[in-house]
Amino acid sequence: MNIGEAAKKSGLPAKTIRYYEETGLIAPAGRTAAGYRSYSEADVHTLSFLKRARDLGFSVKDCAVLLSLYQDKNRSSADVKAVARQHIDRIVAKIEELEQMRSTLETLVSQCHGDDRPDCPILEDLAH
Amino acid sequence: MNIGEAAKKSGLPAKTIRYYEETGLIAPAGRTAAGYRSYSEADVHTLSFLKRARDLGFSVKDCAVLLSLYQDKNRSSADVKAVARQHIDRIVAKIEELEQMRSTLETLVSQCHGDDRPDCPILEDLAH
DNA sequence: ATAGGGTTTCCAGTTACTGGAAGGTCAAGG
DNA sequence: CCTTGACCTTCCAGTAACTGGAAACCCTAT
Repeated sequence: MNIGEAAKKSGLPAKTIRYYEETGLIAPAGRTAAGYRSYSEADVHTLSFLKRARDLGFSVKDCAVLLSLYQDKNRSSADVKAVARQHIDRIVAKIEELEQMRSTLETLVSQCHGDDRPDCPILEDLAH
Repeated sequence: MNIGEAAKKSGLPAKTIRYYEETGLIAPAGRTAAGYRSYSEADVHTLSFLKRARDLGFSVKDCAVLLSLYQDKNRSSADVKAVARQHIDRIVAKIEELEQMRSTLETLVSQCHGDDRPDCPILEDLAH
């Protein structure tokens, strides 16, 4: 099948599939006589795997690792788990950072009357 | 004062200050005879404002808006509040997205025995 | 033959810096 | 006066992961 169909089936934009190929995340696709990329169901499966992993927030580098573990029948599940754990840790840290921002911002916003007068606790906070 | 001292006082790296100047977020600094950038206390105040706004997660574009509101004595606090509210909304959306990922990942990780055997619910999830 | 859609490559833009190289400047010490 | 080390300058490249768009080729149906 052509890249458009592979894109539809995997959920990844065609542009992204080409990008993944160019950067070496996936092997170069086969080509038709006319030079069109050609994908098998197995290829689509791999692309869907990547789509799912990306949706879970794994970096492309993590995806490469996960993909190679997936394809390695002698893998240790501990290796997979370690990648996931680290990823969770990063997510949790990010959430905490965002919660902190949100909390501060909510306080400031609640203190700002938000009318046509210029005095504003938000700006006052930023200024000190 | 030179850029190094302005950097120390504002908390922004010198590289970042130059970058802000180059991209027009701040006005070009004055120069000494030798071509060194020269900063006043007022400049440092502006830089600190930006540092604080960035630490609260505002985009550089938002910072430009906030800065111009800050410098506009005829501003309406409603305008400031609107920028902050939108920013909070984006943060909240991001937190929800991350919480969703975290939740899914925690479930998968808890199901993975994490030893030297290859079977792994994490990979199985990604594969479907 | 032509119209439309799909495909190709390549280049540029996004966000907000950060690292590093090559070279000029300044103040202190000898 | 000279050197040394810390600053400063500009400029170029790289980061993460795409996304948009241009110019041109291909395929199918009417």
